[in-house]
Amino acid sequence: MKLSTRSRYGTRILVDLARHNDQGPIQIGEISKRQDISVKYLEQLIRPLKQADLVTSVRGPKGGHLLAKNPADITLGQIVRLFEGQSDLVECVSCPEKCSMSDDCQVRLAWQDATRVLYEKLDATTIADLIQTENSDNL
Amino acid sequence: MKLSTRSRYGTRILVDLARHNDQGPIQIGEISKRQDISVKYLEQLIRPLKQADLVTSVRGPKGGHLLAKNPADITLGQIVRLFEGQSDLVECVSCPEKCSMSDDCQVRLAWQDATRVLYEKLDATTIADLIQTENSDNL
DNA sequence: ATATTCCATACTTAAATTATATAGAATATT
DNA sequence: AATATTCTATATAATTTAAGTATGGAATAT
Repeated sequence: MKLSTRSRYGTRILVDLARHNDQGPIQIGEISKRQDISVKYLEQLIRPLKQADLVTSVRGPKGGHLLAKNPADITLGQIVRLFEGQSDLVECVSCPEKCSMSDDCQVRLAWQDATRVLYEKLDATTIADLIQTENSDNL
Repeated sequence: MKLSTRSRYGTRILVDLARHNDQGPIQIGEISKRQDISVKYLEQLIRPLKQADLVTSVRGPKGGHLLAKNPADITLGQIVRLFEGQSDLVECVSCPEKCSMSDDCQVRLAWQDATRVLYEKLDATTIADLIQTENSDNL
């Protein structure tokens, strides 16, 4: 039960953008260097972030990427839901028809509760929380 | 971020044993039929349950498996920790040396918190909770 | 016009999960 | 003692998913 690296990298991208929020468009190349993620993989990860309206971009020379929202308005829950295809811990939670025993299954309800609790926590944590006490001077 | 089927099946095995707790040793073949899990896979899943002292077994004809504890003393947290190799949502939580940026990383602490909250919930749910309201007659 | 940058899709590789197969050890019953 | 039954252990195959790379394209500031 591991978080995908997409969710982790996605979060790091947003934290990186938040830290440099006042410096105009940030180029993927810069993020790549700072976060040690390949340019091509970054491009792939930024796309969903744009589609979810968490990031905007400017094309052409001097272009780059910017946060589309206040860091305090972006939660880990949003990010994780975006990158984990099906966000429930167990498939039968949202797709009971996938399991022949779902109808009267207490176990299923337990997984559902656990999923809920987890996302409540993630929803309560914002990007702003993550940049607050961190020293912003490592690049 | 899906729970492995091992954890799910492991839980179902224990629920099945708990339901038939008063019927002497339960054979793997019976569990297989009721839970629709192959005998061979079941054998593989029961081993760790035995090693963790959640299940005991009796060999030979008329042998089978029994819960080693009261259903109220077996939590989902125990089961999930047993079957998910590394139980943290993100590797760097327990192995900071795996990430060059761990030292001063707020994000890591956020994943740690989320992991904690999730397992607190799982630890608060027992097998007894799962068999209570479920009708026990769907053999 | 062109260099720079973001955009989109297809493909490859690697790893983990899931499941099966084979062989062996213990024991109740006869 | 023989044997059928059941659990035990390891190896291996198949499948799926995740992770990452490569190629080519579109937009735009200079």
